[in-house]
Amino acid sequence: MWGDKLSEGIMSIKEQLQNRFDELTRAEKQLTQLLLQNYPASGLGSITDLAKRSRVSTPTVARLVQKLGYTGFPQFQSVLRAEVGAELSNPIDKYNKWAEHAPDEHILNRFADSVSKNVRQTFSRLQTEEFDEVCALLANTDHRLTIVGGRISRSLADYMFTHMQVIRPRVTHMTSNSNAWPHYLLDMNKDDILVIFDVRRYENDLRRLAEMAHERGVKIILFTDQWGSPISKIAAHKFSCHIEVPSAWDSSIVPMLILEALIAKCKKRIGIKPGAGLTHWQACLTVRAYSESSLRAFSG
Amino acid sequence: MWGDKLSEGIMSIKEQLQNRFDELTRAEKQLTQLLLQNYPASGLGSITDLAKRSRVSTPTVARLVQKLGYTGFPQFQSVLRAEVGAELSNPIDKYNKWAEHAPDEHILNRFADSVSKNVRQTFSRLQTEEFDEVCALLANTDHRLTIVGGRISRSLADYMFTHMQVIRPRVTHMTSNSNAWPHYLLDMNKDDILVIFDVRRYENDLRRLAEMAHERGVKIILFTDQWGSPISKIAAHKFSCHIEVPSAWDSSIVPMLILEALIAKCKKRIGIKPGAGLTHWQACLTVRAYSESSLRAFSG
DNA sequence: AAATTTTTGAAATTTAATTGACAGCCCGAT
DNA sequence: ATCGGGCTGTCAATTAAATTTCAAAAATTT
Repeated sequence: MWGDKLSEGIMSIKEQLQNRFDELTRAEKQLTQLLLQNYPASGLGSITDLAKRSRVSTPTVARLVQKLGYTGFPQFQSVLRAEVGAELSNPIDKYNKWAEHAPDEHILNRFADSVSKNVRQTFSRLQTEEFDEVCALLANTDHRLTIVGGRISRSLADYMFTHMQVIRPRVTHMTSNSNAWPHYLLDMNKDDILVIFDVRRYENDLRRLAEMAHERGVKIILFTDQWGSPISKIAAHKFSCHIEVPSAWDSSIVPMLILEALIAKCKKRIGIKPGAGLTHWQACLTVRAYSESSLRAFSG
Repeated sequence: MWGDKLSEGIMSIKEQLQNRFDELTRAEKQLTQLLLQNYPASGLGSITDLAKRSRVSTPTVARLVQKLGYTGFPQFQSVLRAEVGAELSNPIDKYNKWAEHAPDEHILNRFADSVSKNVRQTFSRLQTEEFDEVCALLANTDHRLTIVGGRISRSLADYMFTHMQVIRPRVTHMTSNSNAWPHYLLDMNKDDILVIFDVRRYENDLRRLAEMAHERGVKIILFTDQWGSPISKIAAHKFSCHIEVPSAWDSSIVPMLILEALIAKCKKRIGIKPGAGLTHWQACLTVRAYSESSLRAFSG
């Protein structure tokens, strides 16, 4: 638009904050976020209160508003009040959209809608007891833990592996190359846990893997879609996720959400367990330190 | 009636003023009229200012609000602010339990709440124009596309790779092992696109990679968190995702949501492009058919 | 019309908010 | 590893705001 600087005069404070967000410092961003979160009411109190709620110091608040071009907090506030007057007089219900500046039909809004719906539908049928049981299983380091996914869901398996590896020992990610699977299988028994990600289109290799593991007494935890992969029948525990989005394929958001919640709870369980010396993740961090910075040689 | 005092709690200040207008004194009526005239903005300034504008003294204002039952002007004002907040703020699923059978404090519900909040905050600041531009870039097969992630976000990079690979040619996933990066870099130029996933804690290797790529004129698309990785400065496009959840680390849900939407739109763009013979993904599917069923030999 | 009660605003007091100066801290660079 | 620059918070001084006090003015009653 013509005249970014000129139009600042007619730009709402909200827009100013959004546009200039990038050039703000950490504390200022923190503050800005709180301001935008419940705008404009959150900015109408005292500067002290605002600072306290956003966990920054009062001078930071004063400095921010000066950066925006106001002479001080009082002037900033009076502009805000003026906006309240203007805002309330034209009550558009723009708050039903996720992305305010986009039309309802924009794919971002449609996607967010679908995901929200998926989460609600999935969670309404989710048994928290089962969730807690699975959590207990995963946190029990007596069991070895193997993770495997399909073509698409491999990334989820990878994500789970990356996290579980840090919070507990004896975790394996079976690669998507099914040639190597028999090797792993031979070694599994009833003390093993196998986490499978299998959403449509269900893969035969995964089904066979599950069957064979089941015969060996391996406990199977399954992440699947609402229709249920054929593995459902033999899985010890199952999460059925709604995965439909306005797209040619399926969404991995809901499984990932459950996964993150699981990992979070597991970590909490294992974290408080009295350990001798280094916890597992501390050891991991130590190892990581050595593997950093290989680019330095190249760039220098 | 038993209602008067009790119902004052749920009555808006405006209603209170209107109902009790008759029992007020001259100066108080004068004040009240000014308040109602531009309600509630007119009540959000200082008591001095309010008094001055309605031509009464400050004690008169103080006395009026006490008459209404408030301990003083500040309390009165905070109630007024709360009204502004309620009026303007987003009513979407505020007190919406996600998992019906679980208590509010169950981690599943807390997680779903956080994620919902994250999505809303992220999307409210997301420029759809930028989203569309990025989409156009990704769908333009004249550019080569390279994807890279950090330790945790590697899975996201992998997810993106898996999908992009199907809908367009010339896609590469740079592994997390930064030793191999210089090799890729040497070959990049201004016709390249580099997608980087970098959330806290920002990794130095990634930053250096970005800087070096930038010097070569490579366009960088960055997925980062709300605070912004140092790469933000040199990125051609950036998605800032809110990633905080009740957990020791961060959520990948929002980046993945944006990612999925991007992929969906890209696919649509490329899908309708008139192609000669096989589209890219049809070719991919054909190749896959050969690689299936390696377990069959083992199980049979 | 005088006395009394009520209301009102000026001034003083108390309380809180705002700003400016300084020092520690974190981050990136050398 | 050390150094410098910018960011951030603590503290103190200043300023503004809110409340209380009190006396004058208005309204009401006798």
